Amino acid sequence: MTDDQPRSLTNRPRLRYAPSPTGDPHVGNIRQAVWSWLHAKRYGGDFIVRLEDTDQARAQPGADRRIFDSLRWLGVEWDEGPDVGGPHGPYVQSQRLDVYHEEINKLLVQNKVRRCFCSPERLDTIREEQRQNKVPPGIRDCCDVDPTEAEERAASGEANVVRFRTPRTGTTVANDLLRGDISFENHTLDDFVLIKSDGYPTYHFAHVVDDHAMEITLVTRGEEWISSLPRHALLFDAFGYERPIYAHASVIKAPGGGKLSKRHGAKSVLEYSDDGYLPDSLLNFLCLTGWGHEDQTIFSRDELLSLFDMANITLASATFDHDKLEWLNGTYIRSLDSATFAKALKARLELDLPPDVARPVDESLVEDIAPLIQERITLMTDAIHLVDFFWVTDVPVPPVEDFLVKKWRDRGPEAATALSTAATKLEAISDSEWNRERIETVLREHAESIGLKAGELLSIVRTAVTGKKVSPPLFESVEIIGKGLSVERLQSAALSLNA
RNA sequence: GGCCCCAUCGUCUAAUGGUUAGGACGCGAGGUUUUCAACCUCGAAACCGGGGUUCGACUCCCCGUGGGGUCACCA
Repeated sequence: MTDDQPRSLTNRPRLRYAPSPTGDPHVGNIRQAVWSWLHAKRYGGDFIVRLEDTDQARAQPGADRRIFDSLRWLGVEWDEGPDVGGPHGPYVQSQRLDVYHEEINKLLVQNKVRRCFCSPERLDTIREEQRQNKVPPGIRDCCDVDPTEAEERAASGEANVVRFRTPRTGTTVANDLLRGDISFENHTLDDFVLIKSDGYPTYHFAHVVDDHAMEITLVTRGEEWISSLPRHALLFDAFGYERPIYAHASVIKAPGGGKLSKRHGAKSVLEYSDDGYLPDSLLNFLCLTGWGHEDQTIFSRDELLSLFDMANITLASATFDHDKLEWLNGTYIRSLDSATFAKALKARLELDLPPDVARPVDESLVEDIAPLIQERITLMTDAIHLVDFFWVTDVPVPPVEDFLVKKWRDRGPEAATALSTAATKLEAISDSEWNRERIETVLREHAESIGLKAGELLSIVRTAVTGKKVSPPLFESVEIIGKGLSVERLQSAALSLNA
């Protein structure tokens, strides 16, 4: 019975995703959530979402909603969180202020922390002096007010922060699941702030209090947190709480180098959705960058759920390989069953088609078109450029220089004749015979009869009917458009080439 | 700059002392073909450098070098 055994890395671990509601989650950030969720689920544990909104200034209204939407779009579900509740709530830090104050008092009475009344100006002065004296920066002995007096001053309303009394000597060793022990000289650390002057906790304090309260067993976060690892270790120790296991993943780099950011084209999860990516392909890609399993590249959701192991995370920071993401998305689109793809295509086209096209879009028409383009698009947003001519009534005849290329250059009249004859021959097909095979036969025979290679004739027919040099398969397209419209377009193209 | 982390094809990665260093993206060539794709075949492409340890190092250790992170009353 695994449930009788204590929680561990691989037995019912509890992991959390603790985003700060300051905006839409970006890919590097959400990868952390995905990995935590995957690991928790693989080993029968819990995945918790907690909102870290302790910075009033940066909090953005509505951001929580966007965070939930991002996770749900990716198919990530949580067991406990702000919206679903749970036994360790509330899961929003701004609603846990009483908890932090209760906890900080424990340390206050033990004199493990101290109130600091220094003004920002005074702290700036200290830092300036440190800079000039080439002393390692950091607020340490800024002030040392007698505890009793400090409480009186605080009670009377004097602004203050609570700082940790960091040891001046010795070494703090903290373990990282992926990197082993990491040690830090205590004298390089500072008396970091635990409670800000507005009464809110800092990340450092809230992390320790909450992750202990919520029984988190494995903390995964970005590499940028390694430098504050010793502070967290020291804090857990000060409380006498057991430290969770930590796994710091490397940062995702931008193609040019440096941390991936908006400037480098990093997008939020929801933007990937808008831009035509499938959730499963993004999920697959996110796991592929910074993690690997043998020779495998494509991982279904279920495979990830059974294969993903936190311990196999790559240490070197990975570059965001956008080309590979696109390729991956293309393979996911191709692997969709036809009904699912048609449904996705319909939804996308209703977004992308010109406003004068009536909604909802004809479902059976989309179902006819879908198989023609499923293996031709990489992003769902590519579809519109390939299929708009099925809906747009007046397909423009391209300028001659685009229309008459290669063999047809400067041979407008010949092309016009070939097209109008094609129109006549297509028109002769009876309605009951109007199908792909018949259309192909007619056009091929027409090409042969006027001494053209099939491709030569088809290239101008394609342009005339679809308005494009590149289009979905021609015969099917002509069939779907219908006889009347096809003939009409051929004739109007012939007309314009004769002019 | 101090502290900390990291290092296999251009990119994502596999290989955990013994392999012709494997796969994928991208790239190149060919095939297929009504355009474009898709698909198939083939090809070029890597162990950062120097010392050790070892019978034997991509794998372990040290030193360089390079890249990254962090130095807030932000997370």
